[in-house]
Amino acid sequence: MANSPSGDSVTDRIVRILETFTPTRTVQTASDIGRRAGLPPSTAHRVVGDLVDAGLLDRDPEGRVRVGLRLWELATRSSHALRVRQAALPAMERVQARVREHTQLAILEQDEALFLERLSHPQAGANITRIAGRLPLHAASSGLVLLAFGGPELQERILAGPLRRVSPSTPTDPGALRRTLAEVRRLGHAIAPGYIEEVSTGVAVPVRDRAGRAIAALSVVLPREAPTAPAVEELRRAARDVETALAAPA
Amino acid sequence: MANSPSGDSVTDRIVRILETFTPTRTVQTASDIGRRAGLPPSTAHRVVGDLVDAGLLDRDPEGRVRVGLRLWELATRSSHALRVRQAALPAMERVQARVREHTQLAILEQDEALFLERLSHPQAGANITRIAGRLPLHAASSGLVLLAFGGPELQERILAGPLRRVSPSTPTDPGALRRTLAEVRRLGHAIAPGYIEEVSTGVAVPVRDRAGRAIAALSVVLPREAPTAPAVEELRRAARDVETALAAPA
DNA sequence: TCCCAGTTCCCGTTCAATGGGAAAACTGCG
DNA sequence: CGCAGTTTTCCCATTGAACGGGAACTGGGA
Repeated sequence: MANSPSGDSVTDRIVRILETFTPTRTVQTASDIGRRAGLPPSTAHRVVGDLVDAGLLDRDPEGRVRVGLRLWELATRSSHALRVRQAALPAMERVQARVREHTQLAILEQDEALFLERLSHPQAGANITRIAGRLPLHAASSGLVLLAFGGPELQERILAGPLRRVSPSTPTDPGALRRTLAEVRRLGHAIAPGYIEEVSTGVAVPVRDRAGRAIAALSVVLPREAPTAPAVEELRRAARDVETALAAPA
Repeated sequence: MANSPSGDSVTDRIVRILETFTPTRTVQTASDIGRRAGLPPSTAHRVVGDLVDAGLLDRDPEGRVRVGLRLWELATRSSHALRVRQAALPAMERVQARVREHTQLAILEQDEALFLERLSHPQAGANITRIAGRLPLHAASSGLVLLAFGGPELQERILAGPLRRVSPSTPTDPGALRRTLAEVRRLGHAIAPGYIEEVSTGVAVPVRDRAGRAIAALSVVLPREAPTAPAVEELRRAARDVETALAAPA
């Protein structure tokens, strides 16, 4: 727009500003935001002010800025994420109650696993997965099933790399990953020992559409050496329930 | 901006476009959006295209436009709504398991009750509350506790009206509402028979901060003539748990 | 008190955004 | 299949919302 050497659009700037908020940086000043979004101070203050006026950001009298509830509301009330999550929640609760571990729901978004829900279990171990957080497909059990039961173009794209290392157990060799995906397809589930945390094993099953493609992944996080078969069975049953719920008319 | 008789800002237009998506209108064409947002067809198509490019909207090859998952992700990952909901979910699950009814979590937003979570119960009755949906404060049990345990300026603002009627049972007389609020404060909970559905009673308790102000409301939806005391007790316990969880360092 | 960083506000400048309109594409109906 | 109406894409002259430097103000820390 006018008088800017950068040629950015307003829309792109808004997105850049929103991207400066993260799960661990939920409060910022306008100056912080401007620095992180690469905006001149005057512009940062002005645009943040506009977003506050529009309800997308929220600012308190001390100048602390947060993502606005109005944005959450608009983003959530009609979103596919809410629909999938609501379809899955009862089944996930049953899995969590029986397996007594963290239970997660992820979908494919921009070639990554995006987590829509995570039911914590108080006695279960730590896990870095967050709601509205992402992981590379190759680096987590959820991602493996989304990938293995995704389209061939997706698989080729991911296998073309780079396969970033998230932990010492992350598969980074395309050949090895290709074999892992074949095994996931054969078994109908993924086991990922130590992929995220050394002390844990991720177990995931796909939630599939009529064509057999994965539309979501259900997973639990077990202790590293725990038996996986009971969890797989619970997850399978849950995935069937979610598939049924998602196939029902709205 | 340039050449527009309307004088709208880009930000306001983006918000207007997002507002055209509702829980019952999750899919639209660009032309639909433009009509509803009051934009000329060319502009509608262009702005929707920009938002799709930015990930805020999502468009399929058939031109069906939805709210984008990227928007959901950015709005959710650092939002206060997620934080409150995550603090409350375990307690809500316990309420739901024991009371065996729909269980809800709401907060105050722009002088209305905004619902952050709603755990459905399969055998429970219908209820119109939606996640990321709103209700007037005076017209629901959740709203009553948010109002009764809110600030005096809030109460005066709401009591100044208009008190819109949502159902035949909605209190629309300021005097009566004032007395109801005093009763809610005295009791420490709200009972709202028939406020939303003739066949149901809403029961809500406040989740309070150190100063005693309501920061959220926990509620259940009971059959109209069901006893309320057991639910109140469960909700109270749950509210204490949520207060503890919210007071803990992140 | 001084210094520094953040914030607010002003204002000349300007280009991203605008929307009318034409053409192409699509859809639904007879 | 043809037709009418609608949607979508694309072009382009126009322009005012958006820009950001800079001055003044504010608040916090040493």
